[in-house]
Amino acid sequence: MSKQFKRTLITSALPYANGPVHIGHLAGVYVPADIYARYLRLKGEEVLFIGGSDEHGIPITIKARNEGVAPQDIVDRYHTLIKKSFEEFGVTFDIYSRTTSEIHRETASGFFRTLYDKGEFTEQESEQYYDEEAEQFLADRYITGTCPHCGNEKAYGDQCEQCGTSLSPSELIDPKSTLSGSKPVMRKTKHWYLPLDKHEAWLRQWILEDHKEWKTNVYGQCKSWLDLGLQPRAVSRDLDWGIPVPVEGAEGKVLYVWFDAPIGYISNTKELLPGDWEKWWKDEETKLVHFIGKDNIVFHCIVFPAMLKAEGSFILPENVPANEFLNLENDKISTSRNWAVWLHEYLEEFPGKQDVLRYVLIANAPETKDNDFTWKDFQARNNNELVAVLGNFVNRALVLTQKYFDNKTPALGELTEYDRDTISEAEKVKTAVEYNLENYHFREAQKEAMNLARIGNKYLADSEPWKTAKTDMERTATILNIALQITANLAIVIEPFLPFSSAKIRAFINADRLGWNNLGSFNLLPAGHALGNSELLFEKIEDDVIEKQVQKLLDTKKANEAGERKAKPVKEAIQFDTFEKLDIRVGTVLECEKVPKTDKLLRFLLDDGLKKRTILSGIAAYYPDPQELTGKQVCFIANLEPRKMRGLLSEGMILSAENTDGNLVLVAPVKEVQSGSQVV
RNA sequence: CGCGGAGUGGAGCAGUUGGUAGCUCGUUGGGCUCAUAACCCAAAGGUCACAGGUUCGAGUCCUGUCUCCGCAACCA
Repeated sequence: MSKQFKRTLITSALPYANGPVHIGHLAGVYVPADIYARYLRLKGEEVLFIGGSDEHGIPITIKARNEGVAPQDIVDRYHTLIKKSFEEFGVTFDIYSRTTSEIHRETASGFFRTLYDKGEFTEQESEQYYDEEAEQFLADRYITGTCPHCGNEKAYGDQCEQCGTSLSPSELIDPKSTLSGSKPVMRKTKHWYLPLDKHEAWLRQWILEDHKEWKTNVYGQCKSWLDLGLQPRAVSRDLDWGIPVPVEGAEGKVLYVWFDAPIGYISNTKELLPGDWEKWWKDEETKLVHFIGKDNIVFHCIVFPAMLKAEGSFILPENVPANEFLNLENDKISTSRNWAVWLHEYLEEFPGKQDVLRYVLIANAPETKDNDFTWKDFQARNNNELVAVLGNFVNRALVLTQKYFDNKTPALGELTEYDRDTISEAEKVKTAVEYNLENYHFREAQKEAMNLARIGNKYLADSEPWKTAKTDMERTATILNIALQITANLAIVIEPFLPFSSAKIRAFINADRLGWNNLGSFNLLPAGHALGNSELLFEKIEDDVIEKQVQKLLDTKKANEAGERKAKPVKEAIQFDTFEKLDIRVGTVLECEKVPKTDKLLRFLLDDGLKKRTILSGIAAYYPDPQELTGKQVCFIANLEPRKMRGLLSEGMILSAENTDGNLVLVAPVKEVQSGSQVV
């Protein structure tokens, strides 16, 4: 921790190029990383800040197929959009490239080959579905078939979207390839695995002993993984979108996206500095810091370090300051439900207000737990903090100078004790901000920076230059000189957080950009220095603007619900004898209780007319008091093959009606009948 | 007893190696008027989830319990 480094390499998680970026991305990863990078640069340190789009993987191929375009079209579209959003928000990547670049292809391929040649992989054969017409292996998502659980004929190989069950392709009844429509066959395929278990010993030492200073969420997650025991992980996939596995006999196989993506950090560095990249990745005096979200902890703390170590010549990350997630108005941010504030939309609706969003997201950053973004909070922080504290102070200092000193910096006279106290308070800000930034406490650091504006407001209120102006211009000059020096200091201290506003202040006071080391100095503006034109730094955000945003979200919610409330389309017609195969009966509930340690399962004991029968049903959420069901009659499928769940055998399926709002209601006969009566 | 995170004044959060609680916003009262009705001062408001334990002393360490969030499991 106390280790001294010569330079810092900052990486931020590569956003996946199948959609635009939203406030969650910004709050969790990119603004913190940008603040850190800007801060170090201002200090004059050697810094490199790497970003880029992650453009391989199955979801992109699926999206492309759905839209009838090539995967490259999808990634081109989102790469451009994402890159532009970052630029507009002032995220100062030294390079923002992409994993479909030629140099990345070479780098990732070479990396794999090095590990392969060193014998760092193991090989394993397994059976997988293969489409003989399309001549390729099928990813889980490329296979559809009938769900063995709910009978949905359009279940995917990894999940049935109707009943939500996770599946494996071999479970599907009557599987079909979505590529050709043909019936896939099982075929042997070979894959390479990174044996993480072999790396466990040094990983334990490195993380659990040598990096106790990592954030608790990061450390805890790693510890949990290590304690469970690491398993080998496949590094290749049968797919045609990605980087080919550079090994003889590996036709049609590509690097698995998690293996490919982090190498993007390296290739992007290479792309930027073809002759000089190695010192950033292979010199012990480089401090490597990965900024990520909590979903990426295991890859950046365990998998990627294992890859780097296996390769042999790379350094390992010094810290991985992962953040938790940001919610939006009490709900999880969701791309598919359109529950998000998209950066490109924000920029259209709040032009020129990048800093406001940056400020709010950091003030409320999910550093220790999931946090919530609300528009009301956004408005309050803008109006009560940015406008009232920061903008207002700067405006006061400038307006007073215009009024009394012709917009020129007045000369500093004799200092009172109170002046000195104020100056020393202001000097402390530097240390506080530095301490917090160096420990990745961005929220606290920003608050400390804002504190300088508070000091300024207090100073003006206490020294009352508008009163002294009536009697003592020399004193007034001193006061305003100090106020202007504080303003100049503000331009420096807020630059990492609010770069656009920092630039505005510099224009107001007609000053050049100053390095971090000038922070705390009180002769930044010499006497007689002419100031520039000023305007308001921030403006109030009125209620109607906020209401509009809230309404937009409510509309989204309504639209989502409306979509879900439509009755589902009727399934494909079946023959009468298919129906006849079902044996639906009425049973009487003898006992009903929640299965311990499950969220959804109720255990029913039914009198089915012949015997007692146990059936499990996932409806616990809709019947909080299951005992009430005792004595009620329900319908169930009597001849469904029994299935084990959570160690209990379920003999059949109890019928429920799914309301269009998603609620499940048990189906029962209108009048009581004999237990075991058949439904015909 | 699956794993991890979190439970601190109305809201959002700090509390580093243990020494009886801080910050921002909000509320109330007062002051000021240079300023975007902004600013400054003051006050009210917390049994630091709960119960034990270690200690001269615990929000801070240990044990147990409860609640919330995420993951995993699970929805025939």
